[in-house]
Amino acid sequence: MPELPEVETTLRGIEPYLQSQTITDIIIRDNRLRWPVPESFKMEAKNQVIKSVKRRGKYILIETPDGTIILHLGMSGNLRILPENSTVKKHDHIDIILSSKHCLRFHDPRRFGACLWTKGDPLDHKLLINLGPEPWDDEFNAHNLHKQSRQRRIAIKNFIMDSKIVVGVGNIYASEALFLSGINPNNAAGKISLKRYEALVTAIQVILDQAIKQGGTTLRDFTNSSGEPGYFKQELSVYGREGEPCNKCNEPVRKKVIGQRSSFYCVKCQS
DNA sequence: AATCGCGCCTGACGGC
DNA sequence: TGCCGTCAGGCGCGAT
Repeated sequence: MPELPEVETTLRGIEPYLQSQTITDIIIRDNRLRWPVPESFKMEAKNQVIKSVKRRGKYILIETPDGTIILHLGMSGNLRILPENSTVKKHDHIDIILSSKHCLRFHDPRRFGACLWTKGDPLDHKLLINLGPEPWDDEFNAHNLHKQSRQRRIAIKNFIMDSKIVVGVGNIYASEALFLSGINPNNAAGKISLKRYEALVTAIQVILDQAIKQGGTTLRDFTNSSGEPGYFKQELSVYGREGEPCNKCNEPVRKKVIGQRSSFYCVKCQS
């Protein structure tokens, strides 16, 4: 399931193939993604030259002079670089054909992903304009988290998964970062001390950095742009390890649903 | 304003 | 073997 490290891994894989290429054609086999792929997309993006490829949160932005393609991988999406006319498999919904005769292929079994076209500054798009800071931005710091969380009773796990607070922290890395910083995921965000927020900010950055270095986490279906899995799964401390011993203290890892999402933690190491 | 919970969707898996 | 229920989960959105 693509979170920030998986999106970043994808971005790094596709960027060299996209830079300065002309989009010679677009094939939409199924427009039923999270939002219907807009009718205008094919005509507007065709013949555009790709200026840059960026990431904002979990969104991938392919910028051209006349507009930007906004991609989101949802739960099960991936992007691959393939020779054009490669064999089409089930759930290969969109091909963006490049002048190099490669194609960028969007594959997404669950269709929670998105492919949109926007003119003007993509950061002003409705989906992006309210996003919080990137995890490595100066603005993402303990002082701000502490200030933003006062009087809030929301569980800390849900708080750090809120994209208005910080982008890119999904279910897996939220559990991992809270373990690393020794914070119980159920704690009310508003009761957490400045000092603990300092540890949490660092933990989020460390976990995401490590996951990017490992090419992301593949639980089931994530692959990078070459079709290979990520290797961070073997470094997960708590996620998906219910009943297995905590690797710090041997206490069995617990699983609890918080905000309709499975959360994993150690009762001894996290308080 | 903050919080909660729904719904979108397919595939894997377990039980019978 | 096959059918069916459950779970997985990003995240916008409507309801409270």
